[in-house]
Amino acid sequence: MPTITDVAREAGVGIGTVSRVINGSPLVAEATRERVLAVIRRLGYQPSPIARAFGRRRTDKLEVLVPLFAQSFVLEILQGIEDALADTDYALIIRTVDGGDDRDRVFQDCCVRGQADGVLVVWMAPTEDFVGRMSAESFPAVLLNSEHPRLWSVGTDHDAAALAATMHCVDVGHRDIALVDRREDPFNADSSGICLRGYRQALRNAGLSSRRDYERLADLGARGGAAALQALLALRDPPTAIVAGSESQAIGVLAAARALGRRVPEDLSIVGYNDTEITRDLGLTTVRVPLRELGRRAAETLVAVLAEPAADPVARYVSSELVVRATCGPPPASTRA
Amino acid sequence: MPTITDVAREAGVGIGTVSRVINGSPLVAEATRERVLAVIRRLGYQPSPIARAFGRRRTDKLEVLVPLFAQSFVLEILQGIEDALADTDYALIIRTVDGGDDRDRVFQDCCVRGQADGVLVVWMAPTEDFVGRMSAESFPAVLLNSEHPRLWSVGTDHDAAALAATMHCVDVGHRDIALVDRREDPFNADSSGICLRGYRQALRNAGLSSRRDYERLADLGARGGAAALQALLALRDPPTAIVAGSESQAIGVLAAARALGRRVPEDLSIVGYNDTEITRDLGLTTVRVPLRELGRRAAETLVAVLAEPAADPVARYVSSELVVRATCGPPPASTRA
DNA sequence: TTGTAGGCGTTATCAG
DNA sequence: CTGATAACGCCTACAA
Repeated sequence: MPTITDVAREAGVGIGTVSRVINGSPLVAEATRERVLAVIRRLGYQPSPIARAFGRRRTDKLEVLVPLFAQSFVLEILQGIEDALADTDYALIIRTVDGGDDRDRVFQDCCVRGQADGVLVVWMAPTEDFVGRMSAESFPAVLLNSEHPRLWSVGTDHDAAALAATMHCVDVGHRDIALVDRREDPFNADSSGICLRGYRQALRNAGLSSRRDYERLADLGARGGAAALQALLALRDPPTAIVAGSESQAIGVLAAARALGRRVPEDLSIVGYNDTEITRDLGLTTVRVPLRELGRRAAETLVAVLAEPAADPVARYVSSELVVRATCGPPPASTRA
Repeated sequence: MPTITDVAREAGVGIGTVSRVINGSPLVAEATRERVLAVIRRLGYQPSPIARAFGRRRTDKLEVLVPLFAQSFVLEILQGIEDALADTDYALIIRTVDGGDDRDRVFQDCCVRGQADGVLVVWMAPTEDFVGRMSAESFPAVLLNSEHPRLWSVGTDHDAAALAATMHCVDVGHRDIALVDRREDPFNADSSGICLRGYRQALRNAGLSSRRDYERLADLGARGGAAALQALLALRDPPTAIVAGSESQAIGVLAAARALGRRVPEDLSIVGYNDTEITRDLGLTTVRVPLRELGRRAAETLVAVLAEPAADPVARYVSSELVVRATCGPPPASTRA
């Protein structure tokens, strides 16, 4: 492996000049630059990223913390992140988080001594300790789909999305609308649901009263959705429409409904949250959270903070849209007002 | 940020000693070690990973190249990789590949000048150029689910899996079995299918003749599967069972079958390839490729190569198993032998 | 416009 | 066992 010294010697210049050429400095005579570039090509020289990181005290790497429960979202978010990073030369160091203990460990270990220049936390509430460290060192950190007053964040407006989903049910005629919600912080069993506020607001807007037994907080995954639906249908006056707080739960609700002999949407309407290839193929009416856009915006934000570390953290939102497909229709005649 | 020098000064020792303590060298007196450790704790000292990488010419990082088309597999494979790496202190640098051009770019840019200590290529055929570079520098590289004579690899035995899937159809009574296959190299339209050999072998074993019009090479994704099924059902003598070469294609086949009014498995049987939460929820009879295990084995292999760079590359295989669920049953009576 | 020297934080190699 | 000291490859003054 040739080093900068080899290039300098070969080109008959000092290493400073080679360095300037590499880094596109204007302070090099055109003739010199070309001579150096020729040598670089001839020797197949490539600057060592590590030496470079060492010298200028930055790594051109960003850490990304992703929880594995967000399986179906992650890749699309990553695509967005890479979109935003395409013109930069940041690379990604990924740390996956595989459950509660792992989470603490990862939040503790990450971003140590200039491993990376910034960090992006995907879909997880950060630990307080982490927030402390980041803001103490004023280390650039952006949260994606979670929020903290001392850190930058890019999120979806869950309230607006849940409101839209619920209002859609109202609009097609439902009055008995239940919620199968996802926890805000999947690692914290005490956290409340993500859609609850928007759901309740929609009911209020429609002049409907909300019922506690229609508000289910279920585990992520199809299992959670299926179980919640069973409980709901076992009620004396079961709902005619379900708003799900996640894609996987919606899939579970849908599968369970069919397994129980309910036709969708004739007997039961379902609105999901989040849209993927699967939900599309299933014809699910759902809230489309623009995951790729979310990733892109978050990465852009991080890059901006990296470039201009001054300002105070800001929380930004990208808005979702309702994708109307085939799983939400008018309620059965017998239950209509 | 305290450096090793601060610690040395504070502890009244030389930096060499501190270095030895950090790296667990036995060549330190117990008393000295404890004094140094105390100072390290007091100062909250953490060695700089970059300086360290620079000094010892290794980074403790592994590059992982993942194609985005493998969306549903990736996270599970990553879990396996992290399983294997849990006791080591390797971190992962992820590079996602978003299509053909991107692929060449990534294979070209990756593993430059000791960015990482090794590389893991997930589910992609490497470029020849890449193979050349890796073996020229004898840089540790492991392919996961692809193969090359000059590199280490861990794969699934597609032949055996496809054979098992097809034999299962035979076993329950089918004679007209079609294949909706996935390309071997998704970036190369000319590559052949992944299941073709096993499929044909199974037919041979069963004394059935194979028909070209039953062998469809379809694009990945539900769309591809659906289109292929339509073509197959349009044949004069359509098959009674479908072996799909991927999970997403199987889902598409299933959805299309139902959309066309075929009951599954009464009218049409389907065996998928690969198993996820979704296929489980859909009750799909499928080949279970142990993705997590695959990731684990690949990472273990890489770590082993890293530790012992001597040996010649070897191709290893992990075997799949058939998960019998609800989409493959006996053929309709009219078609039975 | 260019070359030179110093520094970045470790590890590794020596004498002691 | 321990402490100096020389790399490691690049960047960034600073001087020319």
